[in-house]
Amino acid sequence: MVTIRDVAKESGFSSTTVSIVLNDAPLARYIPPVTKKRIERAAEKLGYRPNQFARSLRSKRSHTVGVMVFDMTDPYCTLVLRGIENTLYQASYLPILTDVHNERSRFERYLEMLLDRRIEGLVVLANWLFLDINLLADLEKSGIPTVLIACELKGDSMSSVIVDNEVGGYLALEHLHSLGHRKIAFIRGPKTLADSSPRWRGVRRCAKACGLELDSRLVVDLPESRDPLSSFEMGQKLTANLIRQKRQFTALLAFDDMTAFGAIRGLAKAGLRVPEHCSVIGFDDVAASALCTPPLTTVRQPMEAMGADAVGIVLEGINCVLEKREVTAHHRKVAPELVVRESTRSLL
Amino acid sequence: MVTIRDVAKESGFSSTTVSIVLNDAPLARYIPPVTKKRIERAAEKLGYRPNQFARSLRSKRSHTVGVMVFDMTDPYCTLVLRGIENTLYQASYLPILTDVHNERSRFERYLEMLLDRRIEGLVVLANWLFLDINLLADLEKSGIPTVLIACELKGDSMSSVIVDNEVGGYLALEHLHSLGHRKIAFIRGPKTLADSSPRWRGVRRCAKACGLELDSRLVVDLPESRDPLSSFEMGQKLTANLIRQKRQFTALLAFDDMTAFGAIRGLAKAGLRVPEHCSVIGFDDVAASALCTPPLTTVRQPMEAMGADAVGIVLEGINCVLEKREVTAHHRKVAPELVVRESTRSLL
DNA sequence: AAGCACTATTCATACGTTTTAATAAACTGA
DNA sequence: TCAGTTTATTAAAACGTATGAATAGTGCTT
Repeated sequence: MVTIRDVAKESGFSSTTVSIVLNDAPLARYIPPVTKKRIERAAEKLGYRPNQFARSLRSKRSHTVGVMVFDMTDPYCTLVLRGIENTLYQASYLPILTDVHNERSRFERYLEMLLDRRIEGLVVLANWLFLDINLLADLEKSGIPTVLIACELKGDSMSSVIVDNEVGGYLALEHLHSLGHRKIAFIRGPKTLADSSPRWRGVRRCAKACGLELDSRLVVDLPESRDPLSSFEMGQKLTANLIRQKRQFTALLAFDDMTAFGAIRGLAKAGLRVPEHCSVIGFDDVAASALCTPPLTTVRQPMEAMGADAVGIVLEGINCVLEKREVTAHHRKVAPELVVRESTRSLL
Repeated sequence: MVTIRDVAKESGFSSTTVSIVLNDAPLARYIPPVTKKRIERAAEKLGYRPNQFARSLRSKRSHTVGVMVFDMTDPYCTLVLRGIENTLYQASYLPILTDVHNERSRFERYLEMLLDRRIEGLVVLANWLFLDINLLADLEKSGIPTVLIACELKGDSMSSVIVDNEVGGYLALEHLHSLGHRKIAFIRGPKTLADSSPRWRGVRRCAKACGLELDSRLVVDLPESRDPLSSFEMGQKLTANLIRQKRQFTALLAFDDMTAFGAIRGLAKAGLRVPEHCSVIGFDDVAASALCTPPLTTVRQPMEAMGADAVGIVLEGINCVLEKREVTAHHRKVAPELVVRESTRSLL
């Protein structure tokens, strides 16, 4: 391995000068172009690459950001990760990816490993369960700029980026109502999930605005679970139950796309076609939604933008830390967007 | 930050002894339990965590593996990444995730960054294009154990893990044939993709074995593209073309699941239902395949296992390097598995 | 009693950077 | 001409760890 000293020797200057030139440090303005050229040429010739370990040891910087996902297999992750990766890339940071598998022990272990690596920032994609406040205590005092995606934690130490669930819920019902649907079934999210209640609040708000009465016998809840696939299975099962009870409904509003996929399957098993016999609307707009047939009408979370946004906040936090300014938490709530495809149809 | 010297002071021993004890170095066997206890207690009390930068600088080890993906948004990635992550976790390695976006410049830049970080191994998920031999030259001479997933590169320097495409193609056609299908349309992969030809070879081998004649007018090719979504769109378009030409077929064998989704959409647009009017089989078994309705019959690549396998090879390579043994390349070809769901049906 | 092996511990150094403080030369203006 | 500033360069220290070589004590053998 060629070190800075080799470059020094080759160029005929001291390693100090080499360092100054190659990093374009403040002192570099006193160094004449000739010298710079010579040093740069020497470095080039030897193929010098600074040792990041030494550099980090000195500067206490890792140029690394931790990314913690609660379950990679959740299709929600993909685009968010893309947004994260892309924004980090622009800023020359590298992400360390960890997948917690929804296990507390794994969360703790990974958090420790990330802190040991001196990550400069952390993005947590907490789309699933058990975000325990005291687990984050270590983080708080570590002073590492942290952003939670899809999970709000009011307070001034941790930032968050979430979709406006209430608006989303409103949008979804509004769409069904505008198509003429009046008998609508609802599969709500698990009570323990933070997204569930605002989404439902939006639905109720819309119902009130439209003068629509919600039939509580057509409202069911997903159970708590730590497996993203379970919302598919539960969506199917709950839909089957709904049908078995012979309560009529012409449309179904699902908690998320996975649930909607399950619902569609449940309907199909009962011989009901989407959208001919029943309209179905989801939430999220995961990749599969556009791929299946009929493609799913849904409320899109701008996932890539959310990932990018989160990284933006983290990077700003890092700058604050570097300049010893106060790090202030941001709580961003982004607007969802109705995406009308073919799983919903007009009754009019 | 508390350093090893603080622990030394607190415990009353030298930092050398502390290091020896805390790392359980060879010399630790000469150190009496009492001393160990005292040192461990001191470390505990102070909350000592070794500085990884310093450690890495000394040991020249990063405990980090690079993961390079050609396009995160390809649903193929998800499970492979899960397999990679999980196996690395067991071995206490951390992955740095990079997404090349199918861009050469990005590949080069990321590769440089990874090498600068002194990754100890590299896993490349090369499910897409442009694997240029000379791009990998840097890698070759870097001596970093590298495994390619989904792309074979014969030679003794780089390992690979791929699915047995020929067997997969065979399996797919065999399934359709066994259901009584004789008029079968084929959407083959892009010629430039390494998977395409062996998969087709398997199909032909099966056709020969079954005495089935392939109608070349029912065989079309996906064009080359660097966007995973394009196989969906092309699948749809090519299927529409096939239908427009009024060539009868009762089943369609798609290059991969994305293509199959496109084909299903194309059929639906023409008023044809799957599997009632036409059976469709895919390849890969991405997550969406089990989620859509009807669920897709497909040939599964054991993606999670492949990711795990790849990491296994990398870890072995790392050990070889550490022990200065020769690193030998492994070329693993894993068996695919037919997954029968509901997009195919019997004509008998 | 000398020689040796084993036990217990430490000193000093190296890993490769970056930066502070210092040195020295060259220029400035009065 | 001298004090003061600007320009050009470097020696030395520090970041925190791990380790080879060294020190010294203990017990055993001959």
